[in-house]
Amino acid sequence: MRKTMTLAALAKELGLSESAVSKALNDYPDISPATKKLVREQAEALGYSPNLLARNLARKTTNFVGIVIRDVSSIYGEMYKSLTVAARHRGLHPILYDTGNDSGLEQESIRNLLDTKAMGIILVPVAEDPDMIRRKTRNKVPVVFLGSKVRSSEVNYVCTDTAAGTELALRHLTHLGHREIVMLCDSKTSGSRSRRIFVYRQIMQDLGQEPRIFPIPPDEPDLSQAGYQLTRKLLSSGIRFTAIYACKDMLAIGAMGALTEAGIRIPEQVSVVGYDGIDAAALPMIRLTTVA
Amino acid sequence: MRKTMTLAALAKELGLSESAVSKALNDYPDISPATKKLVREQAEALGYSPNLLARNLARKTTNFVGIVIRDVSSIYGEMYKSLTVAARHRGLHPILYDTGNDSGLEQESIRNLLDTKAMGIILVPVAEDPDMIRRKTRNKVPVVFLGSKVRSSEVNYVCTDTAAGTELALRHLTHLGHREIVMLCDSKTSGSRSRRIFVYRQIMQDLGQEPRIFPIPPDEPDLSQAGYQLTRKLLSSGIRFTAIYACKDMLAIGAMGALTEAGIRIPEQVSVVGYDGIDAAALPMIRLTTVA
DNA sequence: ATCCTTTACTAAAGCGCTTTAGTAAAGGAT
DNA sequence: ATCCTTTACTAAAGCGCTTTAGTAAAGGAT
Repeated sequence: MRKTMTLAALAKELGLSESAVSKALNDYPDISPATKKLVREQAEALGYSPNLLARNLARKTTNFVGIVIRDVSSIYGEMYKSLTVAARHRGLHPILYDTGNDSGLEQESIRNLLDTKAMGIILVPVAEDPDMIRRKTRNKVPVVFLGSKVRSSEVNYVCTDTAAGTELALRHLTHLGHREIVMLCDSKTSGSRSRRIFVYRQIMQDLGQEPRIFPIPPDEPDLSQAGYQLTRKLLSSGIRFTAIYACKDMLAIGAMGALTEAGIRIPEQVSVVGYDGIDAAALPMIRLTTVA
Repeated sequence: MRKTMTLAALAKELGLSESAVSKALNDYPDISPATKKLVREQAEALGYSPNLLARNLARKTTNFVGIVIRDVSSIYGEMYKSLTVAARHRGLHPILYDTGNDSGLEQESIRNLLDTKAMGIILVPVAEDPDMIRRKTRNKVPVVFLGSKVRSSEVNYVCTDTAAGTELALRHLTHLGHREIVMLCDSKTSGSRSRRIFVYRQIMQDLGQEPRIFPIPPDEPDLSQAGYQLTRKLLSSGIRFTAIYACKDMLAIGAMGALTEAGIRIPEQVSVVGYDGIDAAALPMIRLTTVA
């Protein structure tokens, strides 16, 4: 392992003071252009690059922004990619944490971001408990919740308008002439879930139809598997339906699998609409209609 | 924003020296158990947690390990998840970089890892150019290449045995009785690609069959789309085949899409085997046979 | 009673930067 | 010729920790 170059070594090499070199590299106005040029060339030549631990400690700020999500292989993994692009444009440096739906890991991730002096945190929480998070961060750093509406007024969040999205999905189906629409949704109650259910019930009522809501079993972590099982049960239950609205694309993909396996053609015999707009929904084998 | 607690403030609070507090928190043997207990309780109570920038600077090591991949929504995103688990078990702290297949970003990521004093880098390179990477890192940090065999002897790498994997996939097909097998592969030449082709040719020769190799168009970034288009062309070309070996699952999924669309049943009429074992391959709608 | 250990601390230096205050030399104004 | 600015630096302190060397007090050995 080679020794790394430091500011002090570079300064010595140049016969300048450390402060002059530091200022030159940071483009301070009280350094002559000639000196700046010299310093930069020498830095480049010797492969000097500032130690960010020291720089950030001295400056008392960093450009780190934490992105804490539950699973990189989900819609949030795709959002992470867009976020990094946006962050970079603002000179910020995103640090990703995948909590794998483990709230212990989530805690640890937040703690770590605080300790590395991140300037902000974007969080897709495992459990929707903004107060716990606030207690953890102790207001030392701004936090933005992603993906779910947060009740607490003290907290910022960004989420999709699930009511509007659900309406979009269902209207699409009714315009196609569907009336017997079943809904596949999450098991755990949340604001988003109840808004979806509300809209669904409303529309079913307008159609004069019985609402049919199927929540996934709470112990099934694999969403596509859950959608698959749920749809199989649905098929054997004898309930009549011509369309499925799934609250998540992965649920819809599972449903499609079960339907196809049962010899039911999509969309000729049964229509399926998902929600999220994940990459997998667009796959040639799938081509799911979804709300992105 | 609240002021953060420092070691100095905690020491003052306790009436101890900073060094004593530091040692207590780091479990040095020359601090009495009673003092350690006191310090820890007070730290907990005041919400003290060491500034990692300062700690790492003082210790001259970190526990960071960089993981630089090309796309989180790929097999490497899934590997990242396993890697984080393994890293955490060893007290290491993984930092992910998604380069989005941009070699400029790759450079920047490596530079950044060096500047934050990462202890090691695991890299899925955009371009297979180990020497450039070595020049960049200047031997200051160990690098392990992931996913491809690296020719340079100075470099460590971890990859799958593509020859064995290809043989596995093809033997599976021949055991099922297939003889007219086509191969879908990457466009850019690489060691892995030529090893696959070598094995495929060998086996085709043993079968007394003409090898049929279809590389994807080099300008198509979406693999599943590439597989889809390739298979459509294949179908309209009139070439007879009963099985497809795709070098990547995404390619295979695209192929399945084209076959299904053409009314060809899988696996009754045509078999498809992929390679990678990505999550999407196991989806209910897909259920692709693959080499994981 | 004296000397040597051991115990449990503290003091001080250092990690590699940044930033504020200070300053010699040069340049302008009168 | 003198005084005031401006220019282009340097010195020194500080960011929040860790670690090495030093030390007073207590405990043991003889």
